[in-house]
Amino acid sequence: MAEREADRSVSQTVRAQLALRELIVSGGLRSGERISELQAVEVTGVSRTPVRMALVRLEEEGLLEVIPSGGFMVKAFSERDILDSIELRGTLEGLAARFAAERGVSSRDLEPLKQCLNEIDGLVRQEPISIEAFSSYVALNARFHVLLAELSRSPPLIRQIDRASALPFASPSGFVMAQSALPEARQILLIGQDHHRVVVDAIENREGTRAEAIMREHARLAARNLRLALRNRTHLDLLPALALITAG
Amino acid sequence: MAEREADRSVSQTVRAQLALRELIVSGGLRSGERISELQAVEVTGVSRTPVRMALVRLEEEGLLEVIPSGGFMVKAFSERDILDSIELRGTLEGLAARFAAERGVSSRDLEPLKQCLNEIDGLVRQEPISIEAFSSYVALNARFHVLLAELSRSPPLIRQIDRASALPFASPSGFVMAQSALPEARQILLIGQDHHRVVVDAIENREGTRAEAIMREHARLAARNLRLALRNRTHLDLLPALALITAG
DNA sequence: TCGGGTATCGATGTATACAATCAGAATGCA
DNA sequence: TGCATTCTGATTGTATACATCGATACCCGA
Repeated sequence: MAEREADRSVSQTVRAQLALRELIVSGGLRSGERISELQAVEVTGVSRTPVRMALVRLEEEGLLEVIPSGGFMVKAFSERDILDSIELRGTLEGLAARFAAERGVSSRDLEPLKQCLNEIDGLVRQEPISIEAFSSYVALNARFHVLLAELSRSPPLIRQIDRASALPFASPSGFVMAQSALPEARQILLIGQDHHRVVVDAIENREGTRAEAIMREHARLAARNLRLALRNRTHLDLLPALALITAG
Repeated sequence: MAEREADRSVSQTVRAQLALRELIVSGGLRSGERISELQAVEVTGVSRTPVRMALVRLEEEGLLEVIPSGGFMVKAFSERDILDSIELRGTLEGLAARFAAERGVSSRDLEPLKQCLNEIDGLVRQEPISIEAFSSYVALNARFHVLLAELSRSPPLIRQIDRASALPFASPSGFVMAQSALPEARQILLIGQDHHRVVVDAIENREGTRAEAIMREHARLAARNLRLALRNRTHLDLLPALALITAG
């Protein structure tokens, strides 16, 4: 009840959407659990109308599901669903990389990506990676992927990638769990960095096919890692584990 | 004002969504034109709340765009946007075909697809294709693509394909225009049928890579045809032309 | 005791009233 | 005459009241 009066600049609807997404993604609600409007009103502190708008948006976003009889529930994902989502994202990013390479980008356009790579390099150099460094990595990695998508200069594709990434990039609290499930995180991060570097190189040299291939490979690796992590902890709640994708 | 009391079974929100989508897609509103809530209320006959819900859904669907200062406008698409969307859809469908092939589908699962092919064959056999036959073709073709997506058995992918197809398959009135822009429609339809047949064959024989490749090729052909059609009629309104994709 | 029907309660879907904000026009001043 | 400012009108954003629908629990009869 503290930050109730904060930030009049954003609409109530947006605030409600952010609050509810945070709640869902952080695991505050279980998969399949019903979320009542009244509950949402209490959580967000805004009235039913904007809450309703937020719920509709979250449904379209893929985090919620409509209950035929009325209302919304947190969408439940199977392990297969998540693995497919990773491959899906990889396929879309592959297309983005191809577009970027074939349409020709100036080296000035690639600068932000390279800078991103350098920053990640600095983090990954540490021997046992700290939780904080891993956290930074997740953010930087997400930025790299966003920048790559934008390099395609294709609004429809960017939009679609954004959609496909909604879940993977959502969880800020889940990654700790994912990391703890994966002691050899650093090794994986290093391989991921290699992929990133290859993509940038391929785009710079206008090799569309190679750029596409490496992004798909990148995703396949992430899927493999997630599969391994899940095998170790069979009852791991899947939603937080999604964050692992970001380490792929 | 006649069908105001019809069909109590579907919610006002859904009815409003359908009515507004029809309005947009049929070209009743120009690209970039603002759509006021009051206007939407008059068109749909329901009150502002469900209209608002419908507008939010249509925005998430990609047909509308939020105006920063408030309200919605019909999203404007460039020619490039549309061509990219076609390739995007082809890429996703390629993945779906690969999944279907690699996960192994029974020949019973392929039955509906084959039946769909046969029905299309019947239509395409006519020498000059009538408007009615072309109309049926568009519907059948859409069904084929939906069936193919479902064959992947991957809800996230199906959802994404559905999204990517929202525009292409939307326009029932635009295809006439598209067809008139393309006298050699029959030839294109025949090639498309060939592609369809090859995909089904590849899936049946578990050739994932081949299945994927042909769907991408299928989309590339559609893009090429659209590009040609647009070159002939430079001032063609783009939204109706989207329907041409269905003929690809 | 068990099954069916009904009644009550709660939640959602819808409508509308109110408030805040934005755009545009008109007016005043330089 | 041109520009800035203010005022007004309309439109959106929000809140809340009302209606409707579904679920659950209870009661009655067999």
